[in-house]
Amino acid sequence: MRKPADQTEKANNKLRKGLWSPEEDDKLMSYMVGNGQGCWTDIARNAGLFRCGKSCRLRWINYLRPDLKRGSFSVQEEELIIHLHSILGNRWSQIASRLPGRTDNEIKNLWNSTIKKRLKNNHHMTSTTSPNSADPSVDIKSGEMISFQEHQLMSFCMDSMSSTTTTSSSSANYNFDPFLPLNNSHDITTAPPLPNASNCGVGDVIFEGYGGSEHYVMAPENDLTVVSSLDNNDDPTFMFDKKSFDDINMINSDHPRSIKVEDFEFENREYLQGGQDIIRTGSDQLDWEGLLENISLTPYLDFQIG
DNA sequence: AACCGGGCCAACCGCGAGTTG
DNA sequence: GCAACTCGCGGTTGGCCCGGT
Repeated sequence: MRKPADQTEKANNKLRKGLWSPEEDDKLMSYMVGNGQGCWTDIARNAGLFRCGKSCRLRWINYLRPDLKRGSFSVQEEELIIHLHSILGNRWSQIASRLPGRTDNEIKNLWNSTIKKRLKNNHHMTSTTSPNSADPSVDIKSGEMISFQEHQLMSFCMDSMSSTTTTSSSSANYNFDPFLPLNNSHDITTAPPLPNASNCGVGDVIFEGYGGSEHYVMAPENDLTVVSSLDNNDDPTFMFDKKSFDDINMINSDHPRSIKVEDFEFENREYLQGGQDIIRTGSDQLDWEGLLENISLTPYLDFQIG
């Protein structure tokens, strides 16, 4: 905690810093309830607070907001954070928007203090204890198998720790389903076969899901073309058609290197129920905000704000 | 009981983007 | 077009808490 703000500063008409007093909280809260949001500089002044608008905004968002959820994170929330972080990187506000009642600061703190270290430890253990480290589909953690997906998730998380973006690692010849709900029941025996590395050069894009997969290779012009369809799903209850993807492309229409999809279908509902296939395009990066806004594929946690 | 170190978390800082005059 | 201002975001800091020694 920071030192409480110096009371003498108020007399000196200086802006206060440091911890908020209950009186300040009351002032801000009652002002916000009565007047709603506006210019934070005005709010700070009109509420009689000797704080900068920025400080007021932060206090409101991270502490006073009535829809905040209190208490520690549930396992479900933590899993979702890991999940979303693997997709979005350090875009805490984006992640927070998917966890009702949680703030970006809260999530960021959780990640930096807890999850990151946990993943790091797991990664270290798996990299040092696995006799089959050459085979990413098989991993041993404390004497037990971990799922194929979990392995990839950890690796992916480790990647994203050093980068705020989800740009492609050229060494990755396969991708996991980032939106697929974490579920340890996934067994490596049910995971699809890894694509032949010889088919996948740098910049390759692979859409892949459990129970069915199609491979797409990113052409030098960043066009997306179907290379092969390994197998078909028995229950093609959901079609992800060209238009859907064109909608996504529209989001990126001003992006000079946006993805272009000529024609393809998804035939596996699990792709999209579980979530969105990751799309990696060499140095390209999708407009994830737009993507997430336009397709509600990411699982939301539906909390009761208590 | 005192000390120490790591974890936790509130809050600050700096920067970029957007808006306004 | 430009400067000033505001907002929002991610990174970082630093003080309290708590368990271990």
